[in-house]
Amino acid sequence: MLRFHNTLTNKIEDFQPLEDNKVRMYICGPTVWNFAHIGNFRTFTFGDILARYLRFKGYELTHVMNLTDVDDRIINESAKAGKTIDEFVQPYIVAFWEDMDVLGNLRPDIAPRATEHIAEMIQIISTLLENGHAYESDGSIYYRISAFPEYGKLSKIKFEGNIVGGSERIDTDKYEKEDARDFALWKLVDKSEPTGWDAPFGYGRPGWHIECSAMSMKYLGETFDIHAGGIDLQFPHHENEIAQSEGATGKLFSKYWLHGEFLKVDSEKMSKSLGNDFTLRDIIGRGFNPLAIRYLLLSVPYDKQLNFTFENLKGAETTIERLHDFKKRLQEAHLTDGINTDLQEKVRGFLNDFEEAMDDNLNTSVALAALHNMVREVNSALAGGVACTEDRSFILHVLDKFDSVLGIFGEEKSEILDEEIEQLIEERQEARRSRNFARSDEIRDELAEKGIILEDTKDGVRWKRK
RNA sequence: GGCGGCGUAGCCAAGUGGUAAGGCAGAGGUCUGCAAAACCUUUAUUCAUCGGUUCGAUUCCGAUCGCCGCCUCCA
Repeated sequence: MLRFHNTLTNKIEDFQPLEDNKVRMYICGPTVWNFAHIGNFRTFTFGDILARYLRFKGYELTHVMNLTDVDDRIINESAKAGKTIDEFVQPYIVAFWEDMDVLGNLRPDIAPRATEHIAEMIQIISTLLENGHAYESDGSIYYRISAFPEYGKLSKIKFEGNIVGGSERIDTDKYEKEDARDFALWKLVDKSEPTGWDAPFGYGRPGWHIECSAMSMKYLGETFDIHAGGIDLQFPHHENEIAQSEGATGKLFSKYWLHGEFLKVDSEKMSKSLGNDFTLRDIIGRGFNPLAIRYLLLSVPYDKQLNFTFENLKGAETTIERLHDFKKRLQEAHLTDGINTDLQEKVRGFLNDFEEAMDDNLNTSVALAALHNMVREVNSALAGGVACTEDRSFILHVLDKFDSVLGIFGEEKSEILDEEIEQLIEERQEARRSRNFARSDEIRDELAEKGIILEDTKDGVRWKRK
């Protein structure tokens, strides 16, 4: 039984979709004002694992992830660059999907952009104005938190303590609001400014939170199953989404809320000032295998902080190599016909362990341990010559099951050998047969310099690109 | 000031009221012409510290120290 840590109730709950076998899920996507960094991708990789596992469990999933393509930063930066926001944002959207592909994150079914859903936002704001959950002040529209008694149910924030302790941070004079906590739904903008939309309540642009209410409900309905995102979005973003959506519909917004924890770098918070806010591109530029990055991101459960270090990334790279070697070895092994039921039983057990771990709030640490246990067991059987042809197809099938969730094995690489390399390997074999080891080692070194690693096995010479 | 999380071997970490998964690194061995890969063995009497509850605690409670986060843009 699949269980999630629901941050709405702060409990581990059995997962029960609202409707039969269908699951409707919304994940807060990136603000496309820059290249996304490794911390962003931890959250998006968590979202991907969640989506993949729901499908593994046989659910019919609709997965929506938005792109925030309008906010203060984007407006300012695009103005600075002398571009429209659309021109400014476009390259970052392209880069984002490239990065997602490289990391092995599957595309969501629907990836709506905020600027293409202004009409839906205006609709919700109008409803909120009509039913008293919003008010106009100085031309802008604000959400009236006092009209939504459940405000705070997601983040469990007690405002009494905050307003006393944090009062210095809330500049109450800056806005004409009824209550310092009230937030903007629609910001009045001067007609002369390029970024704005006409609305019944005036030319302006949407507040940050309304876009997610509008896009999630448009594609998933007024009530849906799962809403996920980074922990830092819990307050105020998600709290405000609930207020807007439930204030407008009077219905439960999302049944389950899942929040991904932060990624730290060298045990410190990621930040511009520390210079440790690496983009995916930075890390790949240092020569690291993207799948090793993915492995590292999965090595700690999503709801725990993860400490990113280059030392561990190197370790992850070794691990990924071992896993890829394993698959190749299994595919290429010379096996005898037949079946080893004992081995298959064990492999089935590891798949069970894997599923149990994932059922437990997506415990990827334990799930990966199951994979490693299987690899060791099968490697051992291979080395001992007790694996048979029927076992191979079964194990490869199980491996595919694992990887349909983990996505760490990547695409099959084409195995086209240069004529020259092929000839060198043959020449080396010739030298070895005549016990001319000086020459054979020379060839091995030569190939190593070209990034070709040779391994002599009982089934012949294996090679791989480094 | 309010609220929450974490502290487990050299490193990253899982985990449970009954005696510590997995990965990386290290050591020894098997295999090999030598390697590499793989396999086997090995690496925490101990889970920040100090108290308490318990037949028994790393796991529950309290205190202390340290780290991180939210309350403000942020995945």
